[in-house]
Amino acid sequence: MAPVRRQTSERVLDIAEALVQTRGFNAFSYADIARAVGIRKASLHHHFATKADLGAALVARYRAAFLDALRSIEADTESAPERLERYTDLYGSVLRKGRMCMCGMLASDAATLPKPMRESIAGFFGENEAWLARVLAEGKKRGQVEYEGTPSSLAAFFVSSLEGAMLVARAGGDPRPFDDVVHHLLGRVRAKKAAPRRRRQPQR
Amino acid sequence: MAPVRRQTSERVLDIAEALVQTRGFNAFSYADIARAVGIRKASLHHHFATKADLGAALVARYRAAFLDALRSIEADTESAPERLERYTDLYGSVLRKGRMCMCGMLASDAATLPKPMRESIAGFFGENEAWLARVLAEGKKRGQVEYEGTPSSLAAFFVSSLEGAMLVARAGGDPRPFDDVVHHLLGRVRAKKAAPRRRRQPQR
DNA sequence: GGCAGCCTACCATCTGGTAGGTAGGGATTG
DNA sequence: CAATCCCTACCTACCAGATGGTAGGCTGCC
Repeated sequence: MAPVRRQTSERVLDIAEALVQTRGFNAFSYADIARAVGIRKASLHHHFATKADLGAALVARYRAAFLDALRSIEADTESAPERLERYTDLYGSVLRKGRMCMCGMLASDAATLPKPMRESIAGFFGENEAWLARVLAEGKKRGQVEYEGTPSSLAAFFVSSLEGAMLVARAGGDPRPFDDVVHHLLGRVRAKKAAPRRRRQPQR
Repeated sequence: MAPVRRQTSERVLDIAEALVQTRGFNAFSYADIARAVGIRKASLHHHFATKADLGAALVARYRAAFLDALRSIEADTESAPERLERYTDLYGSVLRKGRMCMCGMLASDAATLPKPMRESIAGFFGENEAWLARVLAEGKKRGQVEYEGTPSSLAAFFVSSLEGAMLVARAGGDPRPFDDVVHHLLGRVRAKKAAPRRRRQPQR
């Protein structure tokens, strides 16, 4: 039969990704995935020989998808504030699905993961910070945003705060605090001289 | 008679705490603890009947110790900026031990934990935010700190950013980015009119 | 004598992983 | 054209080791 339905290995990755994002790498098993996909455990090993292989594929795909999303943001708008807001939306939409950023989740499991995975996770954060740093530097040059300190340290600040906000918001079971953090973060770089975007957000 | 050696159950908690902070709740076993303490696995169940019980005791002790530390900070200084810096030091010293905040780590495992633990973890974050909010409100009243937005939303921002900074710093294996985040965070509330505080400013 | 604190021995269940086999489709070859 | 071959994708059956947890017994102190 022609491959009418999604490639099995893609479905495996989809399910594994959801499991990592909600439970963590050490809190799901091949049996869990097999059940969800509808094949036997042994067949999983045909697609991903070991759990480490599965993990590596998972991170690689996630990184690529994230980079795509970043490119798409840059293509859509040249406004730094808008780019930053779109960036925070990336995190927000994950949180609204009841999930944690996959690499944030894996970061907490890092000590138990094989080295290739750890390096790829660090790579994810590096890419994110590099992208943000570029957006921040460009935005400053154009007078779209204002801030003190280096673009790269502020970029790291963004990533850390967003990851932490997801973590804490999930622990409380309430996504609203996340939006507060986003608000503080974006307010931090808003150019004051520009149009009077007074936008005093309702403080709930 | 003074107990010559630490109570076994305290040693168990110490070791379990370190394991949670470095590996997560699902990545260590009773066997790991037993080996480290030097007793048999079955004896552990004498102190903590189930792993859930151990987890609950762990969080309870951690919360209490943290509250003690906060009280101690308030007793030591009345300066809001100093209090905030001392607060960030609490996190920094954990990170320098190669550990993650225990409740941050547990937050990522939350979906797999028994409800009492989850609630206690949320309680930890609530207490932290409440303390910070109080310090921030008081500090503003005294003109020691300046900021926009409500104290409680800024408090949540502090907690989120610090937790995230630990998470990301640990993933990269380098604690320096954490200090950057602390710097940004403290800079955000520094009163501009007040005397020039000579804090470290190297931007690495 | 009771009990805290420890022990040995054992349990069912789950873990990631392996061995070896079957079904079917597409290409290669006589 | 058909027979063969190979490969992908799946299967059943199994494995050793780890998991959290239990049953029941010993010892030494108040």
